[in-house]
Amino acid sequence: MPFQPVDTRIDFPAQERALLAWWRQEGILAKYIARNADAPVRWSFLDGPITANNPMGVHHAWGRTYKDLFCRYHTMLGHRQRYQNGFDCQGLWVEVEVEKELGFTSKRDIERYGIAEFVERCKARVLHYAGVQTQQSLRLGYWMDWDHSYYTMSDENNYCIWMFLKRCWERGLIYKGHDVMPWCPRCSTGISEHEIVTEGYQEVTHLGLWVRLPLAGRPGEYLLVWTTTPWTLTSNVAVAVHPDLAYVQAQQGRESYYVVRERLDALRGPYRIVRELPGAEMVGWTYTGPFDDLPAQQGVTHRVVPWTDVSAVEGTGLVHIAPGCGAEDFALGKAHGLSVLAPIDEFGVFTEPYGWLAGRHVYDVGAPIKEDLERRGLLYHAADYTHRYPLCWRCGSQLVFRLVDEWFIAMDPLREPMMAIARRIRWIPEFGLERELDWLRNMHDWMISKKRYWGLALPIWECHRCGSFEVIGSEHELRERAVAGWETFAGHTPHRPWIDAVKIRCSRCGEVVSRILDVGNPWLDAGIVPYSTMGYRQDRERWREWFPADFITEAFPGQYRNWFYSMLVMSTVLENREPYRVCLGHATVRDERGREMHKSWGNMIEFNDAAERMGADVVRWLYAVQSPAQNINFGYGPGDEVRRRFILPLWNVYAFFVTYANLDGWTPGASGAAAAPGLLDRWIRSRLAGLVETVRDRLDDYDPAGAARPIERFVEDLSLWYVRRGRRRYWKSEADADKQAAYQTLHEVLVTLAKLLAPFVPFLAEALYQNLVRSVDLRAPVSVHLCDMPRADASAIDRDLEAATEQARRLVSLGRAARGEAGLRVRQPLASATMVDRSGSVDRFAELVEHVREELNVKEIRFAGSPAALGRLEVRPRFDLLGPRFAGRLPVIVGALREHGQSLVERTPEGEPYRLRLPDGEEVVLERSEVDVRMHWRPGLAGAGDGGNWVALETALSEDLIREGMARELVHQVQQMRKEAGLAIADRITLYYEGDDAVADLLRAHREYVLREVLARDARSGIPADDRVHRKAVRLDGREVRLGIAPARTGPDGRRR
RNA sequence: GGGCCCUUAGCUCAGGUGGUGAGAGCGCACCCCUGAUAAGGGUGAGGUCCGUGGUUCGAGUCCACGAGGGCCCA
Repeated sequence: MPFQPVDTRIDFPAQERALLAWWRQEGILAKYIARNADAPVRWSFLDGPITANNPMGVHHAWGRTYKDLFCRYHTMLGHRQRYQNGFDCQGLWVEVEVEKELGFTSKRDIERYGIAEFVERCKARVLHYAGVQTQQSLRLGYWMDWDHSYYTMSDENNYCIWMFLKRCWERGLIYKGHDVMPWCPRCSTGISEHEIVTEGYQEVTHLGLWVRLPLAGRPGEYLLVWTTTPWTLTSNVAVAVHPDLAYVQAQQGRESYYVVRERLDALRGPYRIVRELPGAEMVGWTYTGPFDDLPAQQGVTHRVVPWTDVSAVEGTGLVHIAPGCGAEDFALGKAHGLSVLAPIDEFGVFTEPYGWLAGRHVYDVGAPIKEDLERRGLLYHAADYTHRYPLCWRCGSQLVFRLVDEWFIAMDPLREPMMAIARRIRWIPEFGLERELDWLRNMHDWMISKKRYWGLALPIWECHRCGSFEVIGSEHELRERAVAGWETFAGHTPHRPWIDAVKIRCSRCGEVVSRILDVGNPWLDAGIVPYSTMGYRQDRERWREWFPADFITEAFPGQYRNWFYSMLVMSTVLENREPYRVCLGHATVRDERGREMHKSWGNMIEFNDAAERMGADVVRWLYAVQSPAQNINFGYGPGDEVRRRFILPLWNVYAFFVTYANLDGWTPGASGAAAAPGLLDRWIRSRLAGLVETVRDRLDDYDPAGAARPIERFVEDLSLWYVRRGRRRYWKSEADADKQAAYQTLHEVLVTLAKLLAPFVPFLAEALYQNLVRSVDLRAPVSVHLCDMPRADASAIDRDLEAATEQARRLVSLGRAARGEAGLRVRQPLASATMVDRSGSVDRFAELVEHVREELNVKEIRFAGSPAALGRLEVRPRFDLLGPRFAGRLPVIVGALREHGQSLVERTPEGEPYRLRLPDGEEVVLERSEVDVRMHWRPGLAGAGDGGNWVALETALSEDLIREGMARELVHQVQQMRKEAGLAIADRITLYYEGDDAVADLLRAHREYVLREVLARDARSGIPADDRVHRKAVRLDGREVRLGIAPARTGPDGRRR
């Protein structure tokens, strides 16, 4: 047998595992990497680093499917590539996981443990998961040069960022600023907004205070403010009002209070409204703060400022502002030049300038502050208040907002150049450009520092004597500048704590200075890779060869302001050029019902489970056919659908080919009869050539779905028409030119398909290729992944034939509809079918007509130019539409339609409205939508129609036709029995029967046919009592017939005839 | 508050540059075929293409406004 037999009950994941082993054993991946090493044309893919912190998830497989798909495609096009995967290594996420491993709850735990040991642990974790992800990627069939992945923690990556930061510093873009951020006093660390949003707010009860603030120069008048964070009152510097809201002054006894009118209910007890005024009128008023006697508050002027975000929904409509204690407050303070008071240290303890509060913890001052305000007559009212409040997602502590020193890159000078560069990039989906530009228009200065341990050591040395700072641009520069600590650092990676030992001399004042202790924002790590991984610092020529990248692809949620962005920033500063030419973004992975995937919801799918249960090819195909702009509903249900709808039909066609090729001993290229391609062959070759063209065109345009969907359609056509219609060509015993053409064509189609599919479903493609090509041709490339991408044979394209075939199939389905309508099953032959083919194309191909005839099981096909001969056409007015239009004249129109409808339909060209002449000579124009055309089939016909195509079947059955129908039924039943008896396809049988004369009759009339179809050597009346006889009672045309089959001796050629 | 995206059958979604009758898969109902067979196919029911205006000979498609949903940024 030339080909390995193919199991139609294949276990695809098992096959994938076997192929993985085979690829490894044969070193195919290395051959693939080396394939184009010397090719003149290069294609530069740049991998966005995957965070090497946990096993990879199914959502990572989406991007990786794209990455692999395009790399493989360009490999098959013969382009030289780098095949470099990247791992993202540094950052808080890794720290958090390591802290969990070690059971730490705060930064103090880390410092106690030792930063060096902690950092080593982080490195080790990253290396571990890089290994896990590498194995998982291989399981996905993702082919990269895995021995040469880049790591963002590498010295080169870090020093490259130093170079970038120094360039920024030289341009005056680096500065130290402040930020107010959510802070966990217990962990002593900032928590990003993102972390809060994803993990947690909870209902918390706080002490709410209404505080009255005496207005300057307005005795007895107070601003009334409300807060649920009493500790922030210590740092109050302003009160905000909405300039457009209506406020009132309300008198209570000798005092009067200002509140927004809608919140008069904040007042306790009776009041009298003195006057009403817009908030704008209050702007600029000054007042005595709640804690003006604290040292920190000395010299601060408290005033009323406008703020359009003030709401009248809760509180008093007057908002207490402490820029050192809240993010919005800080922003507002910046806008109005307010003082910024920072009351607490990193542990949440009040600092020295806060007098009696100094040394107390922020969690413990609520009650004392209330009492103090009460004593000083500033407390108006107090009541508990329950609201949703952010908690630390690691330890559950309540977060506070805290002012911190941070380092920034000024973005204003870069905004315009970056926008110009963004416009030079092709964004897919196209809205990517708008999103990126929107972000660039609104971006703030980039905060690059983080007060942590495991990350880029920011190369900033700050002098505490003269206040200046310097940025070091490389390891060599640092070595030259080092005045102490070099020996401690030498031999280590440029990370904390080792780098912290190195001191330099302040070039302004000569002081020995240390590096700031902050680490860098991880997007610096990823943003530099177009430089660090392509040899920018070592070999500018090599770098120019690969830069800019031709292609990047990542999930877009977030990346417009993260990776896509950070690369733009860094490339704008370094070279003022686009770092990538095409950016393909894809959306988010949901579960199969469209819900977000969450571990806690139990709808998360682990990558390894997906690969083992549905198979990597199915995972990849699901992603490949998906529109990248749209969230994907991923799951085992959709996976099963892909298997059933696409993979299995393809596999079955392949199995069909192998089964019969083996029976015939057919091999490609072997001498035999000259092939005589028939209509089906020409048709499928035309379709194939078109497919190759489409796939190449779509992949050249970075449109995977646009390539994959036509492949699905092609496989459907191949299975449902080419093979279905051509089956008998393979069954027949003559090894003639037609059969030769059938094998040749199907083989070529499958081999071409395997190559086209190789970038999409590398396992399936390899399985097909190995058996269809390598098993018979050892000179062929050893793997499908070392083959060239097929080229379209333009000469094979025959649009007329494709259109006619499509039309023929439409007529077939009309005929089937007609059979269904008339209750005539396809097994019953009919005398004739008459069709009106709107396109007129089908009967130009006699062979096509023959296919239609066989599909419909009729003796004769006739074409008619008009449906008129098939029955009476009735044009029925749509009363619902014509009624409103013609009202009273409708009866006249209906009458005219009844009379002239038939001729009207016959003479009106397709697509044109009906022009109906009324008895009074007037002509009315009826839209086609305004009438329904119904056929009243001539007696003896059953038919169906559709937009100008009509198919009518002759329903009368002659004795001969009935007998023939029974013969086909008999064949069908015997085939069932063959299967039940477990016979092989080519096994011969003897057929036995018992029943009335009708059976004997039909066996007389159709003996040859029946015997041939069921591979029977003989048909005998009477069923012997023998164990080897498989027996069954069936009904033929209402008559009971008993059948038996028994194996006959195998024929000399062992094949079906 | 700003930007972007989405809204087509019960569900999930296709529908480049506007062009006859609006599609697929799943689900449902009925039926058929079958040595590719633990599959497959057909037919049918089911649509105000979110709404309102506009441009046009012609709009699911373009424009404006509005409604609902989502993402991002404030």
